[in-house]
Amino acid sequence: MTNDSSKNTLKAALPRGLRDTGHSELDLIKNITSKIIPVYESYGFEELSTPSFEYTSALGKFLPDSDRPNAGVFSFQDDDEKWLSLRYDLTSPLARYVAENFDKITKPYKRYQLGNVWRNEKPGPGRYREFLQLDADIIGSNSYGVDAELIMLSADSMSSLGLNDENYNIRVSSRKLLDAILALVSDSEDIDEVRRLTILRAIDKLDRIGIDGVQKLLSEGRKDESGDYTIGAKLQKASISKILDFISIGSQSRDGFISQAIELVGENDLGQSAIEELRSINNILDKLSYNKSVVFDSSIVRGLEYYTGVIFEANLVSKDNDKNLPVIGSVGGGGRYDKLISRFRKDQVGASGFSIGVSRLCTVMQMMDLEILEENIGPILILNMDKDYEYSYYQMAQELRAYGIKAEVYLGSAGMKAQMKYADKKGSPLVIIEGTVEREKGIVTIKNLTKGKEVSATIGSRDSWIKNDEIQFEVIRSEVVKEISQILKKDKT
RNA sequence: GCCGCUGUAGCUCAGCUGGUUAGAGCGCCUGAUUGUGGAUCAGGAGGUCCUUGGUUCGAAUCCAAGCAGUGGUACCA
Repeated sequence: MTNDSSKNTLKAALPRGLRDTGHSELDLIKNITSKIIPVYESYGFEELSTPSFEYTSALGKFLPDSDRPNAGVFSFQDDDEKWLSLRYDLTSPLARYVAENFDKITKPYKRYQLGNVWRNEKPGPGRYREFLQLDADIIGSNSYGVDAELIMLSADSMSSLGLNDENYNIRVSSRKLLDAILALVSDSEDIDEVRRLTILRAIDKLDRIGIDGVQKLLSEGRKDESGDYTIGAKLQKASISKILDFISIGSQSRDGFISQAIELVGENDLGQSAIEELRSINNILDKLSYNKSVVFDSSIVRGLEYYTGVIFEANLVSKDNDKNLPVIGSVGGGGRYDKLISRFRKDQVGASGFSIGVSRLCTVMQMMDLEILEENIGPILILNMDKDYEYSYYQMAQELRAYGIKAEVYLGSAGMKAQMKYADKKGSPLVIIEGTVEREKGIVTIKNLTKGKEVSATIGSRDSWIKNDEIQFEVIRSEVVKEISQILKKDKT
């Protein structure tokens, strides 16, 4: 019979691309957001929360059709047959919210939002179908100051995590500038929307496939390592070299970028206005001493469609990479999206925003092995030695907690050895022992597990651990809290 | 979505061209040490060999499909 019942057991499993998050990553997330959010608030951003799903039509132009009802988004039908979708970013719900409450909102509206988003795409390492984003957006202003502010905000956010110029950079470009270059190209040939996207995608891939690869994608096409062939934009030679000239400005000092871009853009109006914006932003950044951390970079493209002006990306870079190229990748990005709210309203509303991929940022910071985020210390464990005096253990725990020190009493009556193992696994720094021996003397024994671990490699016999009075010592019962808080303070430094 | 690779103990993996009771390291449990975690020593538990079907006297091994992970590519509002 036991065999039969095991057959009927449900297999415990999570769907593809989803995962559970354990306490150590949750601690890290808490740690990171508790540093970035105050930065947002210091700039005057207010928090907003919106539901996890909405009408599909409100989220974007992707209405599920019968062939592919879930392409990219998770969708389902309500009982009135209307399509609903889980949000795939925090920007579209914001656009809906602003449009719906337009007259109540004080503009420019500065909002931040922390929340999960869902994407129905192929998952990969560090790419999940559910992940946490932290967004800051400013709605209702066309001023370049908005973009400058968001760039500074993103730089300040990275700094708040203890990262410096060598660990991160913000790379800035302009969609308008890209369009100006394309406009110059289209003087000699027809650039329709399909071709435009092909060109933008090609530029976006510079990091991965290099300038040769981009060139191939701008001309006939490119065969990749897997044998797949991607059809190119089939541009004329002169057009290709114009675009390649722009790309090869590359990532560099903001002044250098501007002076080179001016030459390429010439008299083009769109280009002139793009340069004017970048110049104004540069001015502010200069005056406020944002130097090495913010660069202008002609290969930044960011997603597609939706952006209309300044665009930027935050990257963490590896220390041993002197070229300052991002080897680890983008942890956030943003830009101006002036047309998004016009889906809901006739008039155009200026908007610009910045989004941090929190889960991504966590993994990347862990990969970089930055000793910026302090490790979480476990609770102090009070051993459960004597049932008759259990209350005394709870008293000690209460005293410690009142001092803001994490403490727990061992639950149950396992042997001392098992209790010590429990303390070890929970990451307890200290253990408090109050058995009959101690109680009769009015003392407790404190064992320092952290110290013990340090010297464990060099110590042979068991007796010498216990006799080492740095590892284990006695304290008068009434001095426990004072003593422990001192040890914790000392161990921290 | 397309192409490739991988899937064996809790973890990392070994298992030659099909052939007896499927192995190692780490971890886990027990004891040496009934009031002491981490070192050392001795012992022990633990496996639908991803799933389903096929080929075969015989499959962890070969074949097919599915699932999951991974690399590349496409897409990413």
